[in-house]
Amino acid sequence: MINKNSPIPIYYQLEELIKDQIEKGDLKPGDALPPEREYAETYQISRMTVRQAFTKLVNDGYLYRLQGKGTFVAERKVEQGLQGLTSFTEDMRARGLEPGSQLINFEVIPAPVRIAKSLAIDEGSPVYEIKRIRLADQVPMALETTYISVDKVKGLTKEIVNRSLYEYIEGTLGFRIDHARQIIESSVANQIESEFLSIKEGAPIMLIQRNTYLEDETPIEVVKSSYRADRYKFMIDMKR
Amino acid sequence: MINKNSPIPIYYQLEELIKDQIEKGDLKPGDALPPEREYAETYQISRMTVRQAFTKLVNDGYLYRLQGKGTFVAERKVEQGLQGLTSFTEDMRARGLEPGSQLINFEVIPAPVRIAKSLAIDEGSPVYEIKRIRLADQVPMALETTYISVDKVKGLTKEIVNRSLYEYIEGTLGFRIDHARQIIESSVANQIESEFLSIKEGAPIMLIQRNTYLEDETPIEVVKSSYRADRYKFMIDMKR
DNA sequence: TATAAAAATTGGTCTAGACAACTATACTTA
DNA sequence: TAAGTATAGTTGTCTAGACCAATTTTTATA
Repeated sequence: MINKNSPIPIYYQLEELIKDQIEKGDLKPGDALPPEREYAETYQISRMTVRQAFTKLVNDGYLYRLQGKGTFVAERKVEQGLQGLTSFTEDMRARGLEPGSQLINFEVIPAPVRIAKSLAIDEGSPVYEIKRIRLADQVPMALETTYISVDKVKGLTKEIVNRSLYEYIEGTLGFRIDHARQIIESSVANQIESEFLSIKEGAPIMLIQRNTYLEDETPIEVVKSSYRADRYKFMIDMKR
Repeated sequence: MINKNSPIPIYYQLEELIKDQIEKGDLKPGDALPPEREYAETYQISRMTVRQAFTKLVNDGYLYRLQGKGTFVAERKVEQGLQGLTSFTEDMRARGLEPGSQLINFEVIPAPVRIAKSLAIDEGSPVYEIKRIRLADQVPMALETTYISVDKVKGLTKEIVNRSLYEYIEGTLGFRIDHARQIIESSVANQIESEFLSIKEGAPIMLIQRNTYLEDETPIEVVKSSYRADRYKFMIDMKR
């Protein structure tokens, strides 16, 4: 249950415990949780610690609180949406599709001005340019180009890209990706896009540019994607 | 500064104070804030109260913390993005455009099945259908259709819609809008859209469907919008 | 029985500490 | 000089309460 001697913070243990209960169905949407004081009593911890766990779960959309009434389980979160910041692979899996990838270009180029600005490096500094066709159930879903500063992320290879870029950046290099900005716009396929995505020229596509940052706002990656509009919708949950 | 006798919570006062300093430029991105203990000392409040304010600001993307180092001001937030859930009016103003609106239809209809499902009401129950052309600097920006349950939101009139729908729902009726789900997709303009938006048939448009909910997950509104792709981009910041 | 008042219950705010974990700096030592 | 070591400063976690605000339940009263 809760181990007070564990190096894992108590509030975090409680968070996971409640999330588990929600996912297993022990707690259903609309259910009232036991009151904060009862958790404190049950686990012999301070009510403030219980509140720390609850507050996080409220922020993440798992629970909501009503003063004087109680704390309740929120409705099922979107299949994929909300916190977002998933990789293409995670995104497709969440949609029940089998993700695939086809590398069509991997090289180091001098950073074009726009990319340099986004990555907060000097124009002309070396950047990896990684072009991939992203597949879902073997069918082209998006054409994706990733730019990463060579100085910040060293030792990138085709093999790493084909395995998992994020795992390398977060796991091997130890960067902690914290947040991202996405810009979404509608357009129609040009000749190149139509070819790679197997759609007609002029067919609608969704352009998504994603800039990814570490906790201290260091830009780590810029990704420009063209999604087939007939196969892809972007879903997002927002708190007021 | 901070008034301990005010009914306004101290942590909230401190939040606003720091946000002001950031907006006025007294605190610039990258700057370290005074340590938590110093705030506690300065204002003669508990450090936990300071932390409550800081934590909110970190969640909202204004600050970030580095253990052992300090708390810092994050980079400027997107001009409009992030928490989103702004009205069209707010959205346009944030983009430096003058919002306008042209009501083209206001009636009560029996809810179509899709809308009924989204609003969690029975098919055929009465709903307001409000069609508007949304203008930015006098030029059409989007074609927007709003559906609201007559049973939930009573007494809606053309005049209210023309003034401010949100103000009526939140202010007059006392509902507290809490969160929303948006689904974004790309398409091309059909005949109706091209006419109302003054674009060619086949020109790219961005479709946004927004479902709005109260804290207890009651659906309150469904809005379907068609934005001119040449004038509108959707921007969103996400935390991991 | 119906209504009003009181009590209990629940989340919201706040205190005044304690110690842990992490970082940077100054200092000591090999 | 270089490497290790103490120290101070910072955020992170946690306690054991207190009182407030909103809601629900119980009790008293007409």
